Amino acid sequence: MNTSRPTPMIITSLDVANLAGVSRSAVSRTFTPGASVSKKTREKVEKAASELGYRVNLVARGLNKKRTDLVGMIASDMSNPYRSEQISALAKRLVSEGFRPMLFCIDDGMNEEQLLSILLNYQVSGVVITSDAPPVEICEECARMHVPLALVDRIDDLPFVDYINGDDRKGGRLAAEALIAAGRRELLAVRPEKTGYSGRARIDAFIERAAEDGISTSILEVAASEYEGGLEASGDIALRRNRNLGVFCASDTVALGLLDALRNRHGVRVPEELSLIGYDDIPQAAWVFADLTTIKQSVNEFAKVTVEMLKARIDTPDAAPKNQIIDVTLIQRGTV
Amino acid sequence: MNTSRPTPMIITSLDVANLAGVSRSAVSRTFTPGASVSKKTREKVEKAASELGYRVNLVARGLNKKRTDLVGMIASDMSNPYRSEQISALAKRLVSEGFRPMLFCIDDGMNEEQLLSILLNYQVSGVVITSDAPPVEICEECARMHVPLALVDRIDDLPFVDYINGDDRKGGRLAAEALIAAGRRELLAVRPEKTGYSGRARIDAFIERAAEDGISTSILEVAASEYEGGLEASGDIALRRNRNLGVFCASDTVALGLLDALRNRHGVRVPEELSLIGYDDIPQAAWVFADLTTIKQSVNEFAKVTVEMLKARIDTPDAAPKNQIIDVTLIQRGTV
DNA sequence: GTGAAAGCGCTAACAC
DNA sequence: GTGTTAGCGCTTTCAC
Repeated sequence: MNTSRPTPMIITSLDVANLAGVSRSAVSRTFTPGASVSKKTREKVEKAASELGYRVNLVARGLNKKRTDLVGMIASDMSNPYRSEQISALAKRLVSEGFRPMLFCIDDGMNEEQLLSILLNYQVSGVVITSDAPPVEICEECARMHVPLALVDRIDDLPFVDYINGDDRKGGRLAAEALIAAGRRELLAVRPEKTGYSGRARIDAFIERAAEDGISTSILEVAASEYEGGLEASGDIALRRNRNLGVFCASDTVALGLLDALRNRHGVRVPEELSLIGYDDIPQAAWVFADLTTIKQSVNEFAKVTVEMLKARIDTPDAAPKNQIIDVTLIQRGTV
Repeated sequence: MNTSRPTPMIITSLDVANLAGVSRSAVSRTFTPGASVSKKTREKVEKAASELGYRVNLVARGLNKKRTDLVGMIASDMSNPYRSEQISALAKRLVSEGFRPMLFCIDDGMNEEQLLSILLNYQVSGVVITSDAPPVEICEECARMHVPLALVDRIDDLPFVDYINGDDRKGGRLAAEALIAAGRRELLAVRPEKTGYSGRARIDAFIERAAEDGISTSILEVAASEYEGGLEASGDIALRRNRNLGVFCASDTVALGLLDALRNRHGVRVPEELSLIGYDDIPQAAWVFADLTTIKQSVNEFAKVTVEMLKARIDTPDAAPKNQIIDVTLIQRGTV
């Protein structure tokens, strides 16, 4: 095996121009999507370029255009399967639309200020935040610097910021309807303390819909989040097993924790003794042990719409903020 | 709400220099970690910079240095919780060490050539691949372009490429030992068709260790991967419920599919009728319904070592390729 | 349609 | 320690 390392010469547009017998501008034009070059020149340039193994230097281009194709993705909580699928879908979509996602996972100990500088210093084309609690300073700074910003799963009303949300209202109502249709007459929503905007909106809609049928709903607040939150709720709920209860968790991870503990710790039979419905339709909801009825949001739809909005805002930065809603559907399984 | 958008003037180092009454170099030096500036100058510059709201333009810096702090992360399969945690840990570590991860999720339909150009065109400082099947062309091209490359969970022997692996051999042996210690005398490994390098290494070691005790091991090959692969294996394995079987899955997702189907479809009692051990210690392995005994690899340790190797290679690009091994431990739960 | 020239904002010699 | 000068590789007027 040859272990010597010749320094690789950097091939610039000038090299290509010389070989092709044209100017640097001609080379630049051939590699700029909408530019006007004669077919003949283009061919000469492309031939020379591939001969030399030329690649456009995107950093130089970025410096010149004062904008790169980089898009900052600020995410939290990749341990929630729904979130990680969302990130993955978004990243794929961004790449396929010509952007490059820079990933920042918000850590509890993470310095937001620092994160912000990083983003802005890279002349990103835009920023997408899929974090339950996006630091407001970041949003404001993006607005100030004219960096297009899209917020997923969150509502505020900052100017020049776009929002993409699942139809939380419909989702919450669907959940209530499913439970009522199953004959449940006492409804309960489990809500972890740290529940974000979306979760609250879902639960509010859930309560609203139940009230329309004259059914009252109580909220069980738990300290822990996600699966552990469900575990925590299970004791209280097991006590009410004979009360014709319909339970709603605004996240599948919570629902799964609850369901798991209910069945395997407290011996509660679901759906015989009570009904349970979750939200997100994560893969685990379809697992045999769970077979959880839930509300599905399409991560691909989310990704598609998010990138569309980003592009739109890049084209017309001063457009009014948009607020897109993604449809949700009921996935009927065995727990309701 | 004010909706007018004054174009934000770009503040350059020259502006700062003028205000501070120094040269651009002085400004540059103040913002370059290891540079030599007098305390007095530094203070003047910092004052002027913060007054103006100056930020170093990393794109310009990148053009000049012929290197950005961008690091390409090529990932596949974020649907596996272990992978997504790995990505998240790596991203956090990269950021905290001064790098910016660009995320590329490999899709089945993804154009590798395109991906590669993207990476190289951005003058990345390095590339980390955590994909079971990293496209060889990408590795080769990185080597050719002198871009530091770290491969996680994979072994090859490309020059100038670093490898980071869990101790698959130890893991496989630990699994066998646990099963044998539980009194199992017939061992079986479930192996999805698409099993990557690590999975194979684990199973090989598992077989090797069993053989040392004179115990023979069979392999059950399944077509599906992950959870579905486990589901698929469950029928065959349920048939052998009374054979004192010890089963090993080289991934928790597979083990969980198997366990779930065994208990909830075939009524097999685990660990009474057979023992089962998984690999990775994903969060779901600790869920009540599963309580899966498994082999743990620390994603944080992985991330730490990976970034260290990357930095080392950036400093000394021509060093011999390294191969780091991350320790693994047995997590004893209820299925063995 | 094409080329020449002038930067984008920064860092890296090199003198002082 | 500091300023001057000369680029990094590209795009983009602006003439032609």
